[in-house]
Amino acid sequence: MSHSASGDGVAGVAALIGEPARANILSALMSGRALTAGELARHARVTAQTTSGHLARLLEARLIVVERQGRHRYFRLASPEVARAIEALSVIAGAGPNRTLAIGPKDEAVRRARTCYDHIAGQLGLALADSMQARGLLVHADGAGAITHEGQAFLTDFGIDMTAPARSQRPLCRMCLDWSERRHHIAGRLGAALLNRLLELRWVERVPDSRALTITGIGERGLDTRFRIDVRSPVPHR
Amino acid sequence: MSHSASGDGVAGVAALIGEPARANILSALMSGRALTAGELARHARVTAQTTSGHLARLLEARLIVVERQGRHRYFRLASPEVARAIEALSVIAGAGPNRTLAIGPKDEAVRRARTCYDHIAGQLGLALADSMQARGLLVHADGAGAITHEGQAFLTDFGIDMTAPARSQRPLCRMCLDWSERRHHIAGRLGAALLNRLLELRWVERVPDSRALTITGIGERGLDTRFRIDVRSPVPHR
DNA sequence: GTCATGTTTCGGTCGCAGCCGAAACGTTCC
DNA sequence: GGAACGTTTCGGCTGCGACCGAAACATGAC
Repeated sequence: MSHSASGDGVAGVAALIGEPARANILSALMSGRALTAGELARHARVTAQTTSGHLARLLEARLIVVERQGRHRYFRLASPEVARAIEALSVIAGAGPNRTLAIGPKDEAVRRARTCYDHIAGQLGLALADSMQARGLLVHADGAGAITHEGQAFLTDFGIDMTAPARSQRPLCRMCLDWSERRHHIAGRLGAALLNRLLELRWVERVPDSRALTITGIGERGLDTRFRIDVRSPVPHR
Repeated sequence: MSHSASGDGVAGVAALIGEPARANILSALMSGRALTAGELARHARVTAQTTSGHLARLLEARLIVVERQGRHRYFRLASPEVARAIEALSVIAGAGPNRTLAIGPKDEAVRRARTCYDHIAGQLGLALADSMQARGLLVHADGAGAITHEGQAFLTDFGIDMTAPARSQRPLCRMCLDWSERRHHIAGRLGAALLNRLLELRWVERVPDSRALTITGIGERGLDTRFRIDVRSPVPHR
């Protein structure tokens, strides 16, 4: 008679995510981009009417937000917290019985580098975390991390200002467990800033209709000189 | 046609959690204790038969594990990852429209100190994190944390050995977002060790049928002398 | 204005899954 | 042995909600 606070609300949110069509919608939005209702309908593999209903429910529960633009409506995840919950669910789902071998060549690009809401995941994400750790820019002890003074300097030089006062409540540097690699990569405000900067420099580019990121030629060279990351080498599997 | 990896598995797990009865079961198990099917039936407010079915499905999905003991079957959450996902969902659920005022005096104990799977949450959890931060035992920068050398020494002296090689993959020190306070407390192996030690010392005690923890007289004094935490003072709200 | 496109509302069908009663099964205690 | 208790299986009921077709409602292009 006291479990109202915990169980009830959780069930509602989870039930919302627990519908295949809605889960597909949310997964598509995990790319971090804002997508239209029509695009989401295609991702979810249901008709536009059905999608419309789902979107209405997701909006009411504040899992997503919308922005009108002409005759389109662009949907985004409402907050990093929502992305976190979905990622946490992915971790459990991925840990299932025989999931490890069930990946085709199609997903290879996704495993190499992809967006995780607003930061970089996949092998590139891990490599960035490992590299910064090895050079003393980041204290990344066992799934938790903090930026060192050297790290602050490095980032400023790289074009990322992390010294600005936190106007948002969001953690500066959080580590996010990767569903494909089962290790942590950089999330939080730093993770978002890194992704932005890499896109800005055109070191990586988004792949349409996918969470995947491609590493450009400039990116390969840049990652090598600035981060000592050799993109072509076999992936570190620790 | 490439979203099999993300959306599908997530939907299954979320649907499992998204049933009120099952959510209640999982919430009850968030206390970290192992409970019998009968107890869980009472928590979930459904009959034993119904509960049995739910437990079977949760077992098959590996969200929980079971241990026989005589004519009882004791259920536990399968892993910290499961607890994480549930906590992440709680955060979203709690952020809903007018949830902030919907708490009665009954929940006050739960807000003061409670278990969050296997570590301490609530105001006491925050106080511990803040205290260790202030004394330089923990680098707890914005939602991510690592133990300092001074921290290692302090913990050893306090009866917690964190220097042992990590036999499990589990993070040493992770920060967990609190659904009632919206700030981070200490989780990971350190969080679990702290809860264990405090129970061992009888500084805190479990409340039957609840996630709540009570702070004993010894505990009050101990927390004051060792951690500089004044349990009686108005809670720090930052 | 007309037409095309993106999105929502309405109405009705259908299937899944949660629920319980009854009964069977297994274990412990006396 | 029998009785009590905890748990599971079976069968049948019931209701919620996901889905689509059709049509209405917007917005923008011409």
